[in-house]
Amino acid sequence: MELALSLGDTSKPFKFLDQTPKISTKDPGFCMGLETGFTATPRSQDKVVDSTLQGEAAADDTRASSDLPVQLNLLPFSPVPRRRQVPSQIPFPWLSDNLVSEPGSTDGSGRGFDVNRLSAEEAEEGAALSSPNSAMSSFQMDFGIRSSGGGRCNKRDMEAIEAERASSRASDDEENGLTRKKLRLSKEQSAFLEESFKEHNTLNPKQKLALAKQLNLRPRQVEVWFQNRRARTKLKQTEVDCEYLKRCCETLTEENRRLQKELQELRALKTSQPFYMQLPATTLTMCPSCERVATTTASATTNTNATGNTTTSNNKQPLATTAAAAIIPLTTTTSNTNSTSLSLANKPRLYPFTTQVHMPQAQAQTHQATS
DNA sequence: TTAGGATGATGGATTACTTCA
DNA sequence: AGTGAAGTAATCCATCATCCT
Repeated sequence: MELALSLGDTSKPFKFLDQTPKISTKDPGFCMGLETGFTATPRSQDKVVDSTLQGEAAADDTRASSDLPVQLNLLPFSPVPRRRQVPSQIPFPWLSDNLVSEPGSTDGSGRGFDVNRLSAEEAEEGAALSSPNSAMSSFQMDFGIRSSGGGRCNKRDMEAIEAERASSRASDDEENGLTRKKLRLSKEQSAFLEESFKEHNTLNPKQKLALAKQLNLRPRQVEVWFQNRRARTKLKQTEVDCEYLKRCCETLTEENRRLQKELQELRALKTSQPFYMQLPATTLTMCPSCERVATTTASATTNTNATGNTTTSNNKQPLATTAAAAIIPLTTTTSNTNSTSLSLANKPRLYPFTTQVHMPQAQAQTHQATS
């Protein structure tokens, strides 16, 4: 049987796939023997074995060997990046490795195994149902029933499959008494996945397959890893955003408090100095070009120079400044003391510059005295 | 021994697309 | 040819389960 597997034709191939040597799993720490004729020599290629998964992996191994006669139809991969992935058209790099390019192994049994690869249930590439305990039934169903159908499964078939899988899964659980074993990715695998996540936080099927092959993982595992990674990245970003908004809220609250206090002072000032009421009406307006608030009176126009001092056409007057970083509503007039529209407490708007409120000299002096 | 965080895995919901009547 | 229903696959999301410190 001749297999052609092209994994490099991704829309945006991973650069590091070429740069990074294939994850070597010859680390003896990961290799274990099996009871039935296992040759402790690691295979020439990669076989990651998580020692915690020995039992399950052994089951997978026998499973794979018993499933060898299954004929796979390795057709060219669909160029469609998503949807309509017919299971029988998907290449299975781990199977091709196991079944073809395994010069050291004469048969399917008694060899080193990869818990992540030999479970062929994931061969349908993302079709879920990846419970470790259901691998065998899934394999049989996927390649027996589905491929023999040669087309779409009708609803009744699918229901039958699901029922079969469910019962098989349950019976597996009962027979084996196994709880779900959890794979822990090695540091190398995690780092590799992280690298790829930096490049693409989503994967197209080819990239997924390439990564899976590179890492000796099932495509489904790569897919799940990316899903979890996306979810947890999003969660972290949400936390950061939340923290930022909280700080903004605190800042605004503080600003609001300060402006309220300042407003009270101004009001107190007005009531304690009734003569002020006789001054010409002073209107706070905003210069549209420099966005500064300035006062205008009937008699004089005030300007603010670079040093913050106010000049008028008549004389130089001290400037009463507020440290407020808020824009005072443009329609506010200080002469309208009773119905002032200084409603800064409601929605202060923060701006990156300091607004300067121009006051008449007398009021400015009083303000300086009080502050 | 236990608690809690990290993380792999699962199942349901949603969405986009294809096929078919 | 146009259209709606049904099927399929990818993804998101919430949650669970296991492992490890």
